[in-house]
Amino acid sequence: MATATSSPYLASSRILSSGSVLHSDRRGGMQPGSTAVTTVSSGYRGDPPVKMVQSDFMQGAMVASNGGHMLSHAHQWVTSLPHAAAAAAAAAVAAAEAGSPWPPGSQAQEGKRNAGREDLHSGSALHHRSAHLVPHQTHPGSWGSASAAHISIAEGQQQQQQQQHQSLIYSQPGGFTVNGMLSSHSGQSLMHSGLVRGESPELDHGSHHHHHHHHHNHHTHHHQHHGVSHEPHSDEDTPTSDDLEHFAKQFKQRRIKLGFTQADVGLALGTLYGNVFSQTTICRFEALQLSFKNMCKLKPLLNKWLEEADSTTGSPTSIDKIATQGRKRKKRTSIEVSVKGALESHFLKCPKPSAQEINSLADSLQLEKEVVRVWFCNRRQKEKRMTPPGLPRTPEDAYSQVGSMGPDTPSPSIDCKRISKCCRF
DNA sequence: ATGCATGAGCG
DNA sequence: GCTCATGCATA
Repeated sequence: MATATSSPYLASSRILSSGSVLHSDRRGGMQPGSTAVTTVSSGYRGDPPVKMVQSDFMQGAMVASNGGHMLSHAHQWVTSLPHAAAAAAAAAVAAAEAGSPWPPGSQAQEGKRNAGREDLHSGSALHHRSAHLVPHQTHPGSWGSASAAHISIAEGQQQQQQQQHQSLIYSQPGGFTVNGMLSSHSGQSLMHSGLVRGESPELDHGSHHHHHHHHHNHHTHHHQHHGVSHEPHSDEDTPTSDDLEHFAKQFKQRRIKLGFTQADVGLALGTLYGNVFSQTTICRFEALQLSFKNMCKLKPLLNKWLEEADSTTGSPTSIDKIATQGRKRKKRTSIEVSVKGALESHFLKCPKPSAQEINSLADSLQLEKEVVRVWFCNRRQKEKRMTPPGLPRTPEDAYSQVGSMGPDTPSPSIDCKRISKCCRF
């Protein structure tokens, strides 16, 4: 009510900040240990009220009860730079295939020895340039690579992949020099590539566990008939998951060797092809945490970048950063561990709670409904990435990122399909 | 490297 | 509403 829930953020240019700068950020007056962490919620979209605190669902009740006031401050999702204008406008992307999301059966884990930071040898210098390029094309459809065992699980009912046709239209702007990075036009160039940050040049690992148990299932359909209009040369076919995996690894290695950060690459891609990507995306690509389709889409771009970068070895490479557009986002809500645990539990019981369930849950946890909804959405996505369709979910299977995630093991899971109302407490 | 978030496009 | 692709903000 009231409140204009709709006025999200237009952003664009607002510098003013008048008013309110207020307190630092979250938790201003709560006692430590208290449970809440949610940050301010002003009203961005649908829930204006302040929500705060709470510990587990049910909460003890007394704990919270602040009434709601805490930090008030109005809205402020951090504004970023006002100017910037339009950077990358394109963004359209529409893919077209739609065939199969991840290959059924996938599990790229087989080859994932150590994911995360994989090994990168440190220091080795044998990278040959040009070793990439269309290895061979197999049909897309298998992240898991070729092994094919076929264990269908079936009930997964994954029919997702509906749309996502976002395209692969990476057309080239037709103007930039070829190297997005070394173009050094004149204006800006912050070179910071090189030593800015090392990803992890060290090698460590020595431990990796890979178990193989692949399951594979049916493959989906995906036909790529080209012949449409162009498809000029060869190249670009749909890679197999194995290819992708390999490519990703190599990509990372070379990228690091060349001294580029993931962010650098993302920007360079924008300069080169008009599609800018963030560090996050590059990171996910390297870690194979994207959908099969998405991986396929990005591979060619990264491949090109690699070629370029590789040929310009030794150059200063400077890329500039384009100012980020100013968009206000709701501040990231930090969900407390206990609350997270509660959400997890529910997720295991029912990955797709109905709206009503979400509501109750939100209420119990004292979180905004949106937050809960989004949490589930993200959780499902994550689950999907980690356990491709149909996998009987082997917890350990998911790649373990050395040292990074820990408390996560998705437990096996039971799925309660059927939304309707499953269990409630 | 990841968690939470936004948004497009399809029901 | 969901899924999917992406990314800002963070840990």
